[in-house]
Amino acid sequence: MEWEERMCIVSGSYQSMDTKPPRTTVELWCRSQAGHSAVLLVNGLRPYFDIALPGEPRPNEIVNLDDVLDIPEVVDIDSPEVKWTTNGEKRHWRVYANQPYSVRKLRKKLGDWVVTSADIPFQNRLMLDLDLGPHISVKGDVIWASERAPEGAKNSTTTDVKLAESAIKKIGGAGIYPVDMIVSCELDGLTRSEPFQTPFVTFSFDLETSIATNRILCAAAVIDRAGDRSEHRFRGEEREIMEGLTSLVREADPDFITGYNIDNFDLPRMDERAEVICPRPKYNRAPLFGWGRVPMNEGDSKRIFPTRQQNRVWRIPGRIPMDAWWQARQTLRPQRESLRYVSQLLWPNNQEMQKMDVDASKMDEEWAARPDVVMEYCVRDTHLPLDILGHLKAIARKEALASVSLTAVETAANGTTSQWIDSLVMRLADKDGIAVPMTNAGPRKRDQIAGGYVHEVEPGMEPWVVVLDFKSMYPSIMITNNICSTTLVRDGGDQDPSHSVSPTTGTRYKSKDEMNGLVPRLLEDLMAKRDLYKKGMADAQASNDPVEAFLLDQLQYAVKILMNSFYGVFASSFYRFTHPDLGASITEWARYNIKAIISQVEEGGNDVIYSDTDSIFVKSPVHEGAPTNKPKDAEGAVVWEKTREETLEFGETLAQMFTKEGAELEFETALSAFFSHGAKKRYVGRVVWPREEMLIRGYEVRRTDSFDLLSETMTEMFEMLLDGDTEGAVNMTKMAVDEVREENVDPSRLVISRSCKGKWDSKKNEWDFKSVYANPDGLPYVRAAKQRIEAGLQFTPGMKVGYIITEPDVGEKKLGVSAWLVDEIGGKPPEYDREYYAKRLAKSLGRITEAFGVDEKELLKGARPKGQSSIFDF
DNA sequence: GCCTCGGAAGTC
DNA sequence: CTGGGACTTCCGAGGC
Repeated sequence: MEWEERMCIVSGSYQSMDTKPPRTTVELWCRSQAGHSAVLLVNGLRPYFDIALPGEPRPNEIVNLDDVLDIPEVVDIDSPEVKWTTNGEKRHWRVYANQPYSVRKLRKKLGDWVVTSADIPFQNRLMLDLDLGPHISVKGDVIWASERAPEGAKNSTTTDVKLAESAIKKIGGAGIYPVDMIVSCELDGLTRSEPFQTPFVTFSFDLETSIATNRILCAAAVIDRAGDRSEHRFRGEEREIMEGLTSLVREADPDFITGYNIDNFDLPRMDERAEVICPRPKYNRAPLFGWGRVPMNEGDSKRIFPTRQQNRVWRIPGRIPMDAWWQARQTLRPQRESLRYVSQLLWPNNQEMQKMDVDASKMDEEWAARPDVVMEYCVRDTHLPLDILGHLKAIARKEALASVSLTAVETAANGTTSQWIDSLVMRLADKDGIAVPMTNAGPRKRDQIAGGYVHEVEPGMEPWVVVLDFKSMYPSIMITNNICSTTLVRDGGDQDPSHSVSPTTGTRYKSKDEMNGLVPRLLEDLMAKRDLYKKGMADAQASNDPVEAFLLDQLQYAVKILMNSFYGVFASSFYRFTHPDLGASITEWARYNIKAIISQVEEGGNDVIYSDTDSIFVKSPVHEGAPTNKPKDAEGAVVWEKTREETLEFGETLAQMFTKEGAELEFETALSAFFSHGAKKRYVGRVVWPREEMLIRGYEVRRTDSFDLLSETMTEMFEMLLDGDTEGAVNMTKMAVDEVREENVDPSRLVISRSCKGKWDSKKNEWDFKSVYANPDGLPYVRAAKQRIEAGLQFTPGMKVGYIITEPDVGEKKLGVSAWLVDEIGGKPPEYDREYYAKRLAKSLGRITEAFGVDEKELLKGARPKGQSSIFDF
């Protein structure tokens, strides 16, 4: 049954058939634009890599390849093609291997040869060679169609399972995959298509487990099928619960698997319990935890189970695990990370979502006393991860990133920056005849690269300031100076005057005419693409097409993310197309450019008050006596508006003056007032253009290890300072000191939170902090983590742990620490150490007030003389 | 009580 | 298997 449809590649793998000749079938798990799931079994691609003679080019040497051909895993060798290498242009022979898994072995057997293009996963090879992105048009034959398959695909497709199975195995598939349809394709049946938004299916689940025995007490799952949700509850014998979850996964066939903290809790627990219930043989655990998108009866049991390499992300063949905790942490940077806290942060007005009616630290008792309540609590906690992913647009963003980097969605979601960049760089390298070296496996240590330039900042207030910054600074530098491993003039290279020479170390790069670098070309492309997407978004908004506008916004954002990843990969020591000089050159030029602009601005008679890497803050030359806050009277308002206009004009002028080809300086914001206490990376400003808001950088307000009272007081202080009310700011702060001293502060506003590492010691069956920290008990957050664990709550390495500082025990020098568990199990909050918090407030805020002569000690005195009670106390 | 140092976390 | 550097703050320990 011939079939044609647009699909999105979720992930890929391959199957080997050791026939004669050997065959390899690529499996692509897809979701179609119409919402069906499919496995494409693609035939026709053979595994290969390239080999060349070591050292300098020897174009005339006669090469005997018999030894290579004699290796049993080698199937064939092509006639040579000339490819560019760092040693010059050399002949490369394409060697075909019997199977992809032989390539590693062959690399070793080919000791003296230089082996290239030899560490590329076979499914990626397919995407590279056919120039596919995640969104493809598919033409093929439907071999198997399940109930949910589109009607058209079911016609004249066999319903005989045995018949279908043998047909699938014949073309290299593993059997009946748990998908809507199985499609057989040839290479010419796949072409790249325009990006679209795929109606993915997501499975969210949550386990409630016994603290005493680790046994699973109950579980819940919610399936989200393009917005339609269905709930599923599981209770009873542990085995039944796990079987229920597993058959639901296989029946609903989701692309994404989510939940809150599934990476570190639910998935490992499923794994562990499956082993307890069914120690051996491992394959018998498939009905319990066989979540892989592969046939249940698949002979090799490896693929059917979710797996995790040491401390890495989980892999579930054909599906994408996506932990809502991790997504929330990365995009929101919440001060605390419990599900309760995060949902409160996102939906402060929705009481239903935050209702906490179960004490998770006493799960066994709760389960015994009121299982129905626990069950509903569990169900709610499977909805929330879906709500969180939806709110963060996490899935749409991964899909957009996949579309821009031309990878499967799984690579965008769970891969590394180097994999995204590989996908683009290798396509271009293959097209241009550039050999693709292996990823560097060598030592990681290397001399550090000097970073960006940070300008000294004077303490105090500065009225009317414009902020300008370079648009995509590092990518622009790479483009303008043609920085690339293919253009780098290596030792002993000639000194052509056309070369681009880095300002301090004198690293040379070939001119664009001589060789247009791979990476600069890619970046140029991406920049143009981003502008196009941005324009398309504006057009879509204008023509009232929010769906298209959303897609284009995701795409332009993905391009930004991708472009910014380039520098990091090229400054690293492991990437295949890198050299230590590349990263150093980029920052060198950056420092040179920004310093040059600073001195030119200053020569022009204007003051540069601050600068960090790609931005400069310049004092606006407004007229004498210009107001720094918006006057209330009409006359004052006119003056204010005039000052603002002057400043905007100044910003525009500067931007134009210093923008040149390949280095666009953008006028970013105008401030009516700027304040810093004199430390780099710490400042606050009142933005008057393009929006009106307060801009705070670096200060405690922005830090997740601050506490609410400090953040709030500091924000209020900044508001007053920027209004010019220094006296009011000091008084307000002193009052805050009084309040904390008199114990009038809600302890939830004093929670300090820091992330804590740790290792699970499976021998001792306990958490180990000693191997991670030299003196774990000296660190408050480790002590808090221990209390948390003691209380029966979850702990996962790297999680943020909240705590309150309490008065130290008698004779104890160390700070008293009490873990903050109120979010999770309720109960009475601990009593805080009043002097500690008063001191910390005074210290942090005193650093700021010191800029106008009021120090920490002064703040610590408070507003009222000691002994006098609060105004609320009669 | 003051100072310095190292370890650690966080931000830009 | 794997982005980087500069800079700031906080805490605890140890010396005087």
